[in-house]
Amino acid sequence: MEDFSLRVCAIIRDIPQGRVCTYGRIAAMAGSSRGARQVSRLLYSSSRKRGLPWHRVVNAAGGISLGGESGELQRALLESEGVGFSKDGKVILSSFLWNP
DNA sequence: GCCATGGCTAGTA
DNA sequence: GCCATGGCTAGTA
Repeated sequence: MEDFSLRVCAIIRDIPQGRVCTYGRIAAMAGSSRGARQVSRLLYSSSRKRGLPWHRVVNAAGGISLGGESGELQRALLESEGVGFSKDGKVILSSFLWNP
């Protein structure tokens, strides 16, 4: 696994309970400001085997990008940690975005 | 080639 | 809706 991916994994592990981060911000923190899509790809391929808190990553608008049951699970997990959603189904980033 | 993005814009109402 | 983006690898047909 490459340095960029290792940094992305470490950053995702650091997201505390009850907070979320975005694909783009994680990519920027890992040193690739336009690498948001790689973050999504890494989550897709490695979140299970690496035990990452994948549910704490949302898109730039605070929305859940997964479809179907996975998306519903993600929202349920976040709500169980106390993350608040607005009426349009997006995480209230002004309150719950992780700012390290 | 793949992708769980992001940002901008055309085309409607 | 469209498409530039970029690190990684066949994952979740």
